[in-house]
Amino acid sequence: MKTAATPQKRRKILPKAQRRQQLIEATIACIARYGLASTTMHMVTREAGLSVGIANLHFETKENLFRETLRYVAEEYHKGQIDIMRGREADNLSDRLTALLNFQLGRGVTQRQKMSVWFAYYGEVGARPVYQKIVSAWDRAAARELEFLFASVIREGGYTDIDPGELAIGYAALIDGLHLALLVTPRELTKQNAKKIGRDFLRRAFPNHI
Amino acid sequence: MKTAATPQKRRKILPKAQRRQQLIEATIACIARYGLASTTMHMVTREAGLSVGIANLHFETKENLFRETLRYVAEEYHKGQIDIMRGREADNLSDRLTALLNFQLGRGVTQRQKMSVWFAYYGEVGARPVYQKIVSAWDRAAARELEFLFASVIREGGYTDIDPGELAIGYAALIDGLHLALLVTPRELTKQNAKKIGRDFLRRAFPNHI
DNA sequence: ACCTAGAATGAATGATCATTCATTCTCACG
DNA sequence: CGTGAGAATGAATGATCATTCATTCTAGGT
Repeated sequence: MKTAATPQKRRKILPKAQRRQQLIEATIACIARYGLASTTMHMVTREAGLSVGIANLHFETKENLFRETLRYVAEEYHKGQIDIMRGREADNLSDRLTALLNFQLGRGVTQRQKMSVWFAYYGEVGARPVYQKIVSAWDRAAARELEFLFASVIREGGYTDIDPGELAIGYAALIDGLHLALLVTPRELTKQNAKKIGRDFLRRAFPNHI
Repeated sequence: MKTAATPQKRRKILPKAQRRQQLIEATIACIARYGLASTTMHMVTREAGLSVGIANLHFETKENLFRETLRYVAEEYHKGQIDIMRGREADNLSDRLTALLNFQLGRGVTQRQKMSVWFAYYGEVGARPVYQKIVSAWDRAAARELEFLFASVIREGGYTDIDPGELAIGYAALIDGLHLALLVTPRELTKQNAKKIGRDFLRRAFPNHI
């Protein structure tokens, strides 16, 4: 006899790529909710509405799944940044700076979920060389692009005494720090305020542009 | 028959407080080396040169030990900062700013080990309310002190158009971000450079002081 | 020198979890 | 329609780990 309430979930077959994506998203949700340390394969597969074995089928090991999840999150964030900095949309440098700030502290990126995941991995970077490699590769790429953008701004504005590379590291650090503050002490800092702080940083460096 | 090489480690009895400290330090070392996720009680007690049961004797549970370790690290960092900002040593405001920066990016604090631990916990903050409480309590205390210091500098320098609270959040975020960069991409950033970047931030805000 | 409170030990226990794989089920293709 | 390639399942397995506690040992008090 079947229990009436059970809604008979029919087994669905989907292409590999789609399942992988689904599992990565479930992993993000679990890490945000339970932390990197206590996220289990059962949690991830339950979150995805699938069976335990599926994870092994598509990712071999937990380690692989976690690594691919980091790759996904890192790529999403840094690619978004880089696209804006290359400036297909805004030719105007001031607008490009503003767009970058809006992206970095805007809806998509600073969702608590994403931030949690981001810093969960940062926390393990000291212990796992693989994570370090993934993150630092993207970091370097974004840093180079930012330095290039700042160099253009410096040239256009005729600013003296500013090293674009150093300013880029400083700005990137500020944004990371603001993300951290939004995560750890959300009561003390709104996204609006974080944006204003980022904008003030840029204004002090590039007063003619912001 | 005894193996000749075994050096007969004699059991030593010490006061509770001392053993607790010893275990906390071993925990720091293990978290830095292996990460928060994969640090086990066996690792910690072996690192301390003691038996497994000792951890239960002094801390009841692993959770307790980890919580106390976070308390210790957070206190060490924030108390150091606050002491400098209150300025028992330097009455001069410029010197106090410089001393603060030197402390924040100096030997003690930015040792890889300590940074690793710091961010390992940050990574779990999203999932563990207890960690969030510990960290955010200290963060708030330090933020208030920094705001007060900046307000004094603003008054003394006659700077206009600067909100000390916002600048304090920005500066704290910058320092956190620099720590992160030192941890994740040490190749791209020396401590010297990080200090210069912090100093430039202060100089742009307080040109008459730095 | 002896005694004992309680500090320290570590083998044993039970819980949790990643991973496996025999079996079931789907659907694209003939 | 049938069929088989391979996608999906989940009970079973074995490994790892936190925690327990009966026992051993130490050192300060007498």
